[in-house]
Order: sequence, then structure tokens, then C-alpha cells
Amino acid sequence: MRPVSKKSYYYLDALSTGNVELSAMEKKPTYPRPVTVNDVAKRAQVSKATAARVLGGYGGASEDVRRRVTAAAKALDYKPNELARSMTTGKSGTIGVVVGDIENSFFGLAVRGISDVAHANGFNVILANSGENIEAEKSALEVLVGKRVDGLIVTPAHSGDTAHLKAVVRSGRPLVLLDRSLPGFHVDTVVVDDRDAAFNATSKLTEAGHRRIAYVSAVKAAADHFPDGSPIAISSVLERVEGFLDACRQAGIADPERWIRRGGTNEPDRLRAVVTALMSEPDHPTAILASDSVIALEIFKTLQIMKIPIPAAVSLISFHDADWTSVTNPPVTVIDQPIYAMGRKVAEILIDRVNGDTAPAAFCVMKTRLIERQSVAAPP
Amino acid sequence: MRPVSKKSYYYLDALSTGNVELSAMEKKPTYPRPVTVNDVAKRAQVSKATAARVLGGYGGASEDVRRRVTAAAKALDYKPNELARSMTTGKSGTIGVVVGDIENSFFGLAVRGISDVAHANGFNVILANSGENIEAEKSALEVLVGKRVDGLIVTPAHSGDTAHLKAVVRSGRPLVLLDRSLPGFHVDTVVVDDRDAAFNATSKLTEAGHRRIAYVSAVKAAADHFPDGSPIAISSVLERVEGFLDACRQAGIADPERWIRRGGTNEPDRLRAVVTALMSEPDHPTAILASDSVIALEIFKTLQIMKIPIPAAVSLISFHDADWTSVTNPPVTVIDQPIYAMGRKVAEILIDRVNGDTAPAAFCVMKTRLIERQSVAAPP
DNA sequence: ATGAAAGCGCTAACAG
DNA sequence: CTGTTAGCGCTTTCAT
Repeated sequence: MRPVSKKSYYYLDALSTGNVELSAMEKKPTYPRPVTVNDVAKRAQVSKATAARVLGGYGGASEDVRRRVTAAAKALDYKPNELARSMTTGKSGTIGVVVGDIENSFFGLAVRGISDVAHANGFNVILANSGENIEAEKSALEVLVGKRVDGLIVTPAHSGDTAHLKAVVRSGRPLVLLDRSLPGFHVDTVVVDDRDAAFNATSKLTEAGHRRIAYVSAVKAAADHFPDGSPIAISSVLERVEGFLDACRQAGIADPERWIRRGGTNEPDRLRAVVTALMSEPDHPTAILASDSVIALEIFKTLQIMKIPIPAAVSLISFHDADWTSVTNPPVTVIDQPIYAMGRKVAEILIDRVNGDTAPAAFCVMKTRLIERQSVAAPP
Repeated sequence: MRPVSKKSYYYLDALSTGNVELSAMEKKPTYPRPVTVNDVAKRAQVSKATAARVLGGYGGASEDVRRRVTAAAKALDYKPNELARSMTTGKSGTIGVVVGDIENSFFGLAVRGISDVAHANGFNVILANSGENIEAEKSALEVLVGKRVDGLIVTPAHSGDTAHLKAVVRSGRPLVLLDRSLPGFHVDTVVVDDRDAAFNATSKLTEAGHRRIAYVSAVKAAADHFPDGSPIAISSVLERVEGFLDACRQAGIADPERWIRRGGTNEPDRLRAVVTALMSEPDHPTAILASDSVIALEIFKTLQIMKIPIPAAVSLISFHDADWTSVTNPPVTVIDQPIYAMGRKVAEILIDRVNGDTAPAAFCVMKTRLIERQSVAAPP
């Protein structure tokens, strides 16, 4: 048997579906009003309050009543209205998460960590994507707060614009920062030792003999030591840049700043142009440090297109041990971050807060680890 | 300046943070009650209803009143309580999405498509992950319905167990299926031509001369033609298997069913064992068709570990043009699906429904395309 | 243990 | 155009 094979009607072209104008005669089906505590109460012959007590699992009830109410609820297929419930209790059982780029597997893994502990603790997760855009972040926050989430986890897109985040904590809603800290903003934070990670990776490169090393970052709106003079807006980026520069200086490399470049989030074309330009310079770098795996993948592709061999002509190290990094030719050396654990940790802290923990803000720094593969060699 | 460098306190070990028991003396800060329409109304010297009208953007108001209310709202930093709003209107402005595996980039892309059109139409998205587990799917649905989402998008994990989905449509909440259809369940659906896709890819393999071709699928709970006799539970899987088998038979291959295998969602070890066993048979296949990119990646890794060269010893084709498939050695031939467009389409249909469209259910089939790279060659 | 009644913050009739 | 009055479905005193 092949049940799915017989379709009664097809709209083979996507563009032809939907939006079909209805004739005024169209019968609009009417649906049964959802069943409420009141309905259950009546059927179980008890008061609304009593029914609500057993349905909501609070307050006591006699065995007899409990049975009757439960039976009535099942018979009527009662489903509680979480909205109404949240309305009166003030708790929604939901935590809001705002990430920079949901398509980046880094965040995907973190979100799974968050979801796992959230669900284990009876919380739901509403996910929002800022696309590293501060305005999108603000509006996402607005919506989540409007929906009365019990707490928020945010990867702040910009450390210069934090009024909206401060407003959240001022309103008493727990907030925990993930992957990026905010200078002067003492709130629970879970990050990795970006500075050390960048320092170590860069040192590995200088030790291999490299003198012209580039750092390519994702974030569009960034820079402090950056060539164009704009301030670096994200803590992790800043720390990485600092670690990178320190390692370069320690190796006696002059003016390492000139090798710092940045692409953009979800802008492969822009990044490709940046890398192409970078590698087209006569004095091009012999090693590149990539700030995340999507950047690294794009660099990898670009180098491949330009027929620049890795690591013979240029060495590569990337942040984030993305799954594909071990199957490329050559497999790429990466900085492994405990992403899933970070997600779990950040959720645990948040849930503790939601449950009333008022300990001083925790600043949690997780260790990274360099996984050496075959994308690093001595400069040509 | 390096603002983030001076941390006032560190909890270097993740395990030492949070969960700090509070002394009973701990001062629990009290936060201001959030401002309501009433507060704004009083400050603006108008009635609650009037204030609500301008704040909610419905009904009319004189220019003077409008100004006063707006000013008061700003002064008080009024933020509407979406919960209360949803309560009375019955609409939450939110659509619920239940996907099989959020970490699979296939779903990641689809979700972005959904989010993009949702936001463009003023809707928010609540995302839930079923992990291809039917029970998780049911409970996710329960929660979303409880939160009174305006509509649902689901990639059903099992076509044999659809009572919960039917209950949703019976309650009048729009539901659109993504990537997988449900036999005998006439509801809006957006899928690709899985059967043709599998047929074409398999044919490409038989044309290259392969006679022993394996199909490796992700889903744990599957099989109809499957060796172990259990029924295939997901339409796309079934269609792909059928396309695969048809192409094999058409090439005169006897008993192609014996080459069908399945791993599991988020179970790399299991899959690796399956592939290892498959390739260890004396009469092992010379070509493999992978049902999605995470399966393909794992196969790729396993083959690499086993030192089985692609495509010299075994050819590989995978569903989904994941970003990494072009940088491996060799780059892998894939079946490209219009995932982002599917996400957009499914959201468009849903939003039309939410807005009252009562046209008959649309069954939308999108075309796929084979991208030929270098993982296919003649059998050894 | 159970019931009656009062709200949560907002929108939706219905008057004026 | 604006104010009054009811609720939405649930939880929560407060009696009984």
C-alpha cells in the first residue's frame, strides 16, 4: 500500500496556492467554544473554584470530588488556557531567548542546552533571532516582555546600547547574558575565556613561524582597535581581538592591527569580497584566525576558489568545533567551546533566579580547548 | 581602554555558580508594579477605555487626547500586557512551529523562512523541537495550544499517530504540515517531490553502473518495505524509499530492499555502527544515498575512518545542499531542496488561514534539483 | 473541604 | 468622540 501516493488534489506550482479569493457564499465553519473550568465544574456538580483547584493542582479536594472533576475534564477534553493562568499568577512558565543568528550551529547547540534544562524544569522556550541587529534585539525583547516571560537569556548584539537590557532587569525580570558580557553591567553572565582562546590559537600560529596573521570576525558593527576606528561593540569580539593582538605583539609582530578584518552576519558575499581582497594583497597573510565556523567555512570556500592551498600557502584556525571541520581537506584546527554546557549553565542560572535566587550576579567563564588538526603549517 | 577586562568577581568553575543558598536575612528587592492602561488613563485624565483605544490602536480619538495619552504612556514607560490583550481578543499574534530536529540545518533554514514572513506580517514564532519523538510532539502541541497560538506549523514525526493533530484542526486552529504529508489527512501541506528526487538520484547511480546501492535514512521509527517489517511512519521517508526502489527495479536490480538502513535522530554512534556494519559486509554496496545532510556527514566521516575512498570505492549522494557539502574532498553530489522557500510558503498559507481563508486544503509540492559534484563515479 | 466573589489587564459592546 | 459596564478564564482571598 502506498497511502500518500493518491493525492486528491494538487497545486503543483507554489505560486498558485493560497490567497484564493472566497466567494461571499463560502460557508465559514463554526467551531465549538473551548471548554473551560466552568464547564467542567458544572458537569462535575461542583463550584468553579473547586474544579479549578483540582484542575490546577493546588488546594485540596476530597477523593470523591477529585475523581468527578477529573472524569468530567476528560470527558469534555478540557485543556487549560495557559494565557488566563499566566494572567492571574503572573508566571508564564516560559523563558525567552534572543540569539544573534539561529542558523549558526553555535547558537543551535546552545539553544538545545537551554531547551533541555528548561523542559526538565517545566519551562518552555520562546526563541527570537536578532540577526545581530540591535533594533531587532530591542523589539524582540519588547515582545517577550509583553508576553510576560519569566526570564530572559540574551546574546547582546552591542555593548554600547544596553538601555533596553537594563530596563528588563530594573523591571525585576531575571536576565542572563550568554557568550558575551556587557562592561559595567553586573548581571549573570556565561562566557568562555575568549581572550585566552584567541591568545593560544594565535601563539600556535606565531610558534609555527607566521608573522603575517589575519583575524577575521563576523560582526558587522565592530572595531576598537579596528582599522576604521569604530568601537568594538561585542565583548567576546573585543576579548578575542585583544588576545590576538597580545600574542602577535609578544611574538614581536609590528602593527598587527592592520590584519584585522570583518565580514557580516549572513552576508557571505561581503565576507567573500573581504577575504578575496585580503588575499590579493601582495603582502597577504600566511595565516588566518576565524571568529566562528560560518566565517571559517566561507574563508575555506574562498581560498579553494582562489586555489590557495591550506596549509601550504595559508594556515587556518577557527573558533567552534563545527561538525564539518573534521571532514574537509585538510581538516581544520579549531578552538573547541563547551557550547552545550554553556547553554545548560545559562538556563540553570536563569531558572534559579526565576525561583527566587537573589545571590549576587555570577560571572561564569568556561574553558576552551584547541583541537589540532591539519590546517596549520609553517609559512611558505 | 578595555572595559571588559576588569571583572570584579569570577566564578571560574561552572559548578560553583548558582544554587547559592540564601540566608533568611537576604533582602529580596521589591519591584514596581508594571504600569497598566489604567495608570496611563489617570495620568492623561481620560477614561480607561479611551486610553486603551489609543494605546491599542483601535477606535478613534481626538488629536488632543491622543497626544496626552501618548505622552503619559511614554512618561510612565507603559508596556502593553500581551497576555491580557490575547485573552480578550482570542488572538495571540503568535504561530507555533514544531520541527523534528532544530539542529539540522534543513529545519534551521525552514525556520528562517517561516520567521521572515511571520515577522513581516506582525506575527511571532514559538519554536518547539520534537526530536522526532511523537510523545514530545504531542506535549509540544499541547503547550502551544494552551498558549493559544493563532496557528501551527508541524513536521509530523509519525503518520500513524495523528489524533492530536486532528484534534487541533477540529478545534478550529489552522494547521499546516511541513516537509511531510499525512495520508488521509486533508490539511494544507508543503512538501517536495521526494519520490522523484530519490528516483532521479538513484537513477544517476544506476546509470553510473552501480548495482548494489544502499539507502540510509535518519528516522529511527521507520520501515514498511524496511527489512524489519515495521511500517514506514513518515511520508517523505516512504516516498523516498519508493522512489529509490523504483529506480533500482527499473535498473533490474533484484531485492533492493536489503540495502535499506536507518540511523536515528541525534544518534551519531548508532548511525556509525550501522554504516560500519553495512560496509563491512563482503558484498557491501558501491553507492549510498543519504536521506539528509547530517546522515551524509556521518557517513562521510565513517567512510573516512574506514579508509574507504569516495567515489573510488563508494559513491555518495545526499539530500539537502548543506553548506559544507561543497568543501569536502570530494565535494558531494546533493539533492537541492527549496527549503527557505518552503518555510516562507508554509507560513504564508498559515497566515492566510489565520486571516480567515477557507479555501480547500492546498497540497503544495516543490521541485528539487540534483547538484552534481564529485562524489559519484562508476563502481570499482 | 468547598463555595462565593473579587480581580488580573485588556478589549468590546453600548450608551451618551 | 468618549465614558460606563461587562466580561475573557483562571486563581485567590475569605467565608462557611
